[in-house]
Amino acid sequence: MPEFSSQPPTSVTLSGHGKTEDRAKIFAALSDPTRLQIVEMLVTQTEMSGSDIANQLGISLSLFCHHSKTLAEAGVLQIRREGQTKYHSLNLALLAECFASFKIG
Amino acid sequence: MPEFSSQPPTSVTLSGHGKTEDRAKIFAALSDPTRLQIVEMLVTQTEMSGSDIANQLGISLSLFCHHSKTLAEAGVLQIRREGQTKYHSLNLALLAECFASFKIG
DNA sequence: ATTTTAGTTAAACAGTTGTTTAACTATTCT
DNA sequence: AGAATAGTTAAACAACTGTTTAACTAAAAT
Repeated sequence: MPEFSSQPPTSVTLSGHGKTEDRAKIFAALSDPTRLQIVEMLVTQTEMSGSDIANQLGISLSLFCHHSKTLAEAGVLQIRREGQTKYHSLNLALLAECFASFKIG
Repeated sequence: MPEFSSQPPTSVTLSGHGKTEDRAKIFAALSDPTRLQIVEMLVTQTEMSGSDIANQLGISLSLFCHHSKTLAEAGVLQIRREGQTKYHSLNLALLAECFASFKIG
């Protein structure tokens, strides 16, 4: 099945329309063990560079970059640039909003 | 990459070890739009037969069965049998536990 | 100026996934 | 018994995914 949509997240919330597909995309971003490890690191370390994440995880920077794209496209990852270094942090508000749909109904 | 593990969930919680891979599997179960719709239906309708879910979603029973296997294997779906009918409900405790890892750290 | 460091990008490959179709079992209804 | 209902299973197929490797850009350090 063809995939059309892959715009980077301009608005960082999914409330309002709160589409099922957007939520599915967030869950898909969390569905890979390597990516979930990245996210779990950022829960405790709050902000990290790509190299630090790759080193601490024992993966190549190339592989991290690949995965970070998926996380960023889902809106899970926020990126701040400083010189040649990019600092990554979680969009906790989006995650909270995504998970909130399951509390009661 | 080969996949070895696919045991049905004997113990329904993931606390104790609470492995990243188990959580990744739960997120993978929620990562498909069709499966997420199934789950979202069960948030409000609490318990439904496979046929009812398939009908309400406009998918074949065969496709539902396929997806329900993925959800059940992740531990997300609980199944109760009554005659020829199978009633499906969510394992909300597991979902809550899975999402809890993101609150603070 | 040249060498690290930090990050991106693309090709290639095996493995997996979602969907359709069709054949099948077991239970319920008439 | 025969037909309908509820569910499972397997094959087939295209599309997608995760990983490795290698070539690349841009900023920082020497």
